[in-house]
Amino acid sequence: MSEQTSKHTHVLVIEDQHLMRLALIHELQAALPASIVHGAANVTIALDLLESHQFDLVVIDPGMPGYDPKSQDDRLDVVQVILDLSPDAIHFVVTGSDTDEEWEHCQKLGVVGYLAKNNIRPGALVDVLQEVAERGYSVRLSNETTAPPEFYHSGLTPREQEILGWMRQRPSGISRKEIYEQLGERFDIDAASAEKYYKRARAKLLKTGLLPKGL
Amino acid sequence: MSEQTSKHTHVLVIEDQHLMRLALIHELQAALPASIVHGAANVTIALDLLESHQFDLVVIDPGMPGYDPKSQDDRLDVVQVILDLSPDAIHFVVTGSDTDEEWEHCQKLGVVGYLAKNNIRPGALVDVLQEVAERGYSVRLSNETTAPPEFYHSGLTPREQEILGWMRQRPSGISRKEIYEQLGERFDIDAASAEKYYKRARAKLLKTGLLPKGL
DNA sequence: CAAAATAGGGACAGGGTTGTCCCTATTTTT
DNA sequence: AAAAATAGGGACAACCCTGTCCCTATTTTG
Repeated sequence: MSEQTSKHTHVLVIEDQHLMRLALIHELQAALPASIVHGAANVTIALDLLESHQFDLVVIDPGMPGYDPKSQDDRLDVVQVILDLSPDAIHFVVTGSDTDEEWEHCQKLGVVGYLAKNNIRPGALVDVLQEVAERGYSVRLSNETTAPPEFYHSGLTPREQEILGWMRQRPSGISRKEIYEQLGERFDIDAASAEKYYKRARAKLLKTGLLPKGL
Repeated sequence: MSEQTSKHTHVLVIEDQHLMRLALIHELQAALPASIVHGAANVTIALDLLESHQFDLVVIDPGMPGYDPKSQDDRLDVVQVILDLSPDAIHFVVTGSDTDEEWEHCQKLGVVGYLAKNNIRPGALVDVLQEVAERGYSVRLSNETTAPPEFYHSGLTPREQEILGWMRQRPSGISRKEIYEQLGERFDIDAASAEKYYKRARAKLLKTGLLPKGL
């Protein structure tokens, strides 16, 4: 009962896929700077945590083992149980197989965020949280995006990787310089620094022998 | 055709869930130190990449949009098409809804790794790769593990987070000192350093007001 | 009680990443 | 031909994380 530290947001992520759970936790920590995030790999653990802690935000993947993932009733049961145990928190549902109907059902139960796993990109949770704050809910149904191919080289630093990713999406007709400026704004650094990172990344790729066409 | 750099392992990850794809890419880069990893968010991109590049390892999630994830035929079709385009690579299938039958079908097609998403933990791919190298295949079907609850605080460094995670699983009857020694071996650092990290993590948690019980 | 374990610190070097600033050729655009 | 963009570098400080070593109280265990 003494688990309330006003400074921090207390978050619980219930998701059985380990890598996905860690990724969600990571995203949430980035979106909520002063946060304490708990992870639960199954419903049993989740229930334990819900009984001993007070949470501000609970993220649920209803497709957990022990419940038939194809059974609509089972899925909603999980959500219902968790909502009952954390009436003061706001709740997001994250799922690999989203449907419009399920969102409507969840909404009736009190869920304010419904997110298809293939529509959660890095950084997207900031927008979702803001949308919830402004409109009261946020829905992101499955969406086949035309994302460009990605390229990761073990020798690049995260910054280089990131800058390179953006540069590779440069539309024709836009100069690199303009991209540098956009990146500068976006990451709050000098355009010259962005340029530097891009050049260093390029140099590394050249040295190892391969660079994606059109860089 | 000139895409062969003998030093690097060329990997392709085909997965529509962005966070999962990134996580898999991250895992693969950690497991294969000198690697170049490409990511494809849908089959179209994957086919493009397969035509223009030569890969050593291809990781496929057959549950992609555009194909009915519940249709066994559709799922296997995706796998089949990709195998045809990369006959020299080894292939892993990663899925959120694994079945024994599907593994058998995949195996007949030439797949050597079949992994349920909820059975891939951080670092697990090293073992999978080794098992494939030794036995020719590796299967990890869905498995409800009794993982302990996780705890993440934004103020902790990765090392502190990691050490704390291990310490929290300390069985009763084992002294902290013994854990420090185990951690020292596992991470190839001094037991004293592990102790230091734990203590610092503990101090940080105390300062912010909360620490999980039993730490 | 004596010994071991634990809590709670400080100092310090090394390494990598980040970010800024500056430089010169070469190529492309206007 | 002049101007802008681009390639390809170097130097440098600031910062954080890592890892090692050392220190003193307090608590727990044998």
